[in-house]
Amino acid sequence: MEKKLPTIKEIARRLNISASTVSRALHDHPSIGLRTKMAVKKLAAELNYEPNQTAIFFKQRKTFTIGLVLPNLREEFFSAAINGIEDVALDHNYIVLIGQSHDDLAREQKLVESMKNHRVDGIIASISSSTTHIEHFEQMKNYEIPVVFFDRVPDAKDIHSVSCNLYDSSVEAVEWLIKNGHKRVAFLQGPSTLNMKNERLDGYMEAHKKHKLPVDESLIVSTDLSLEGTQKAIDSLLQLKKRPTAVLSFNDYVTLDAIQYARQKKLTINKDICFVSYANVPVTQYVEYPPLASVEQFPYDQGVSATELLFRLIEKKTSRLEAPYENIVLKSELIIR
Amino acid sequence: MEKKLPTIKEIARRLNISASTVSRALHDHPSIGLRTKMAVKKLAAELNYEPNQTAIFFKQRKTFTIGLVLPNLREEFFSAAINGIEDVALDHNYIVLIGQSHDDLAREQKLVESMKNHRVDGIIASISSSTTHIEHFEQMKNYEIPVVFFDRVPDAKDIHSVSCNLYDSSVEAVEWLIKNGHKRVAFLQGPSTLNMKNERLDGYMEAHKKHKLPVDESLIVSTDLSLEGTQKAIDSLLQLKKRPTAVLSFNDYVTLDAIQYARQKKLTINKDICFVSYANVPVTQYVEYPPLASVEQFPYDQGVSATELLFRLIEKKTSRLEAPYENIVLKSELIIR
DNA sequence: ATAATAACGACAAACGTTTGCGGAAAATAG
DNA sequence: CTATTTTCCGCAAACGTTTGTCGTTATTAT
Repeated sequence: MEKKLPTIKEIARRLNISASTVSRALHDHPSIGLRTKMAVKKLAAELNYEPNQTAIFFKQRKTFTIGLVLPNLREEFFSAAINGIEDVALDHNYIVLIGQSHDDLAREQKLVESMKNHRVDGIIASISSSTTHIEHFEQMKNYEIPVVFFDRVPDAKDIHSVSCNLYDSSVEAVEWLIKNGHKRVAFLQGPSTLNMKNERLDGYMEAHKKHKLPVDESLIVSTDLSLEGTQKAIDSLLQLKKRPTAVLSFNDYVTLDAIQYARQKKLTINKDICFVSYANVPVTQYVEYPPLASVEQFPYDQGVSATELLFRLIEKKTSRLEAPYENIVLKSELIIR
Repeated sequence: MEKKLPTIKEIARRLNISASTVSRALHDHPSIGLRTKMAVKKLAAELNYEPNQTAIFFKQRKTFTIGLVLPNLREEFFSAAINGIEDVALDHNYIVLIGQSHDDLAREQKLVESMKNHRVDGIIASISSSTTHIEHFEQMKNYEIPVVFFDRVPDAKDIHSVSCNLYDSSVEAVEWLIKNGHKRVAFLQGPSTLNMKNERLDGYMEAHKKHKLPVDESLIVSTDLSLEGTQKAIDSLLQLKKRPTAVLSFNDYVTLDAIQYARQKKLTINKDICFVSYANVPVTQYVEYPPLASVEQFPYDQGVSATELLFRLIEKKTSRLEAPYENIVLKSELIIR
């Protein structure tokens, strides 16, 4: 249990050479002779020398750390995304700082601030549902910390992002419902902050247009993602004279709440009303009445893609190159049960 | 978009005072006059000065970072635990480095190594199911990095840990089954590495003893937590001449797989066979046949408790006090549906 | 043998901050 | 008006590493 960790200086002192020589020897610098190089490495091994990374971080202005800010880890979508992020990070010998905003803007700001203080080399973020502006992220430009948004991408220009094309699969989802005889398809959307670029709704509209079906505005409702919010939204649909026979719903979690509530209201799922959703999270395998179909958004791939983009940006930064804003769009896929 | 971030030196240069004065002024050191203190703070604010944390980390030998190593984030148990950990960490102005072992010892070792290199101030860990030794954690003593295990605690002395008392609730769970008329209760345990201190089994045994019921060894089976492993275990129970009417099962995830499999085998859940489990994860609310009862292990509280313990250890370390090994045991609670 | 070149390694500065110590000016006491 | 204390601030070292520059010695060419 040694108290003092060995340093380069210590090795230098013992070998009666200078610290710079030790440093270069350990890095196989060509201007160090074989003899001294061997001696240094031997002693370093004996002493169990390990470089003090904090000193290196400080000197190199790099921490080999990326920050990850996301709404929560509860949703399997995000925990799957982390897998992709962590795998790529580890390949680059990076490690991941994590922070959950819990859909609270103030907390998100605090997290970004904290990550900046820790001098992360880059940030990957999926914004909270209460994020009305992204100044706290834009600030990072002042510190040359690149930011890549994924999945929940703010509606702004001059950002890097990775997301899924939900438009095409939304069209596909609604068309599938129409083909299965549904004439009145409701649309349950998320909170307005997450709808700035509302691909889901656009796809929903497009499918109606394509099939020359009228869009009934009263069939379009929204939830703040809370249980109560979802129940209220479903309620308003059930109170309509002409009820919908199908619902395209923001995501699987919301849908599970919606289905549970519809059952409480004595509706028979998939007969009186059926649900199609987004995310395709694995837990739906175990539930009694899962959504009939769900749009797979490939969270792992999104995570991988976002992290690879981030590393390209970090690379560009160190080589002082201009990096154009990249907005990568992955495709999604309607999975029918 | 300033290229150079302002430093203490810069402030000192502009004010024609020394860097040490600036540093002390910013820290409200008593030996700095009010006039210069004001001047420094004013300029610091104007320049938008922010201390370079990496320099401070380096100097202070502290990074205000804790490392968290756990098997995965998919299980809601762990993601709930993180909430507790993150909340306490944020209160202390700490931030969390995360790493998933995916139940792989080599990856766990790599993560611990990486966190050591990043000079985390402490580590919280829940070991992987393939962790046969904890040398990589014990090594941390050489670096004076305290380690607190939680939930999945290795069977070793000289460690700090936070876990749940599963013994009492296991007794309670089996007694509850017995009172409900079950005479043959099977026990589905986890991989042997996680059973070193097998409170679940001990409780199972004790309940049988208490009620003078014989223990049938063939009713005790185990799974490696994989779907196949679980199915194999259930199979072996179903092939018995005298089948069990109830199963006490390692955790909810395993149980969901088990129930699904039993249904495939045309068993009627809660009639032919019923399940009692551990973890009480929220998703079970949505499933068709959830376990009849589940032992709540309060992951959030475990996370809070582990983190508080860790901070006490970090505190002790800086004040160079001896810290006795603490093994905190929280109570669990059998939740009956 | 002498001069030019190459090979090797030392010196010192730098990254930004904190902190022990000492010293000058100002304030107070006698 | 001198002696003592207090107030305020600068100096310099330190944390461990990397890196540009320069000087020495050994090697080669002439």
